[in-house]
Amino acid sequence: MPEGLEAEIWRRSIESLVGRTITDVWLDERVADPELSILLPGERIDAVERRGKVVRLSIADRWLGLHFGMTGRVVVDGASPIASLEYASDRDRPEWDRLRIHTDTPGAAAVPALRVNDPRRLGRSSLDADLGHLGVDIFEVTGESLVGAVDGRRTAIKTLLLDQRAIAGLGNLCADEVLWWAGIAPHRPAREVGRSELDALARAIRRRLPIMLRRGGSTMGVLDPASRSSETPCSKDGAVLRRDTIGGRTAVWCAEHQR
DNA sequence: CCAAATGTTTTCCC
DNA sequence: CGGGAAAACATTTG
Repeated sequence: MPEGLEAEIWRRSIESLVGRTITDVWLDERVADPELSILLPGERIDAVERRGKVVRLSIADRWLGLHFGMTGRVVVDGASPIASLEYASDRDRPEWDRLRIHTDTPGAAAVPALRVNDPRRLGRSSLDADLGHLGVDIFEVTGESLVGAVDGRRTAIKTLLLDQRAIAGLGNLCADEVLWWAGIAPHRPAREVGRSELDALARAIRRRLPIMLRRGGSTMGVLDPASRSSETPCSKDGAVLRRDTIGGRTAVWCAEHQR
């Protein structure tokens, strides 16, 4: 589920916790830094920000970083900012909780202010993680920055888009989506994608991501999960969408208008 | 039973 | 060093 768009939705939701004081912390030591349970209680949540797919909370001049892997999700004050679109009811079993933070919320002490729920345990909750390797954020991409990200790389353009050091926040769904809008085939070597095409790609990122964000996240594009999982005609030209493995991930694309 | 799944990270190889 | 493929992580879903 979580790409940069989901992280942004959760960041906005977690923002409602700013100013509260943490009263209690429970965590799964396998995927959350045990130091958190010593450090956080008694401290105030000062700010929340997002970098690529990472959401981080400023607490006592330290950073609590949340990375969600493939199946992590966030519940704030008992409510899911992202309604479960793909999966049914039991996507939120308590035994999948990896981090629970209680705050001094008046009248709602029983419900954790923040829960990270992650069945597959591929996400991590960490302290002061170094995010220096991250490339330009998805909401700040320009044609110029894509030229810098490509930097002569031979790897497939889609693989480059998924490389968080090049662009921070794109995941498998959004990468396919923006390539579809820009009319660029995913397997093309990055260095062979021309400047005008990179500009088109930057435009697709700038225009489409805010729309998908407003609609609810990375599953709300033209290449939604339904059209990814079956033989679906391209909504632009009717050609049957192709599914290929590129860089170890499934790429869905239209060989008719993506060249 | 088998394959695939929205994400990294590491390892091995050319 | 660049890059690619594959495996590992862990669990659910179709």
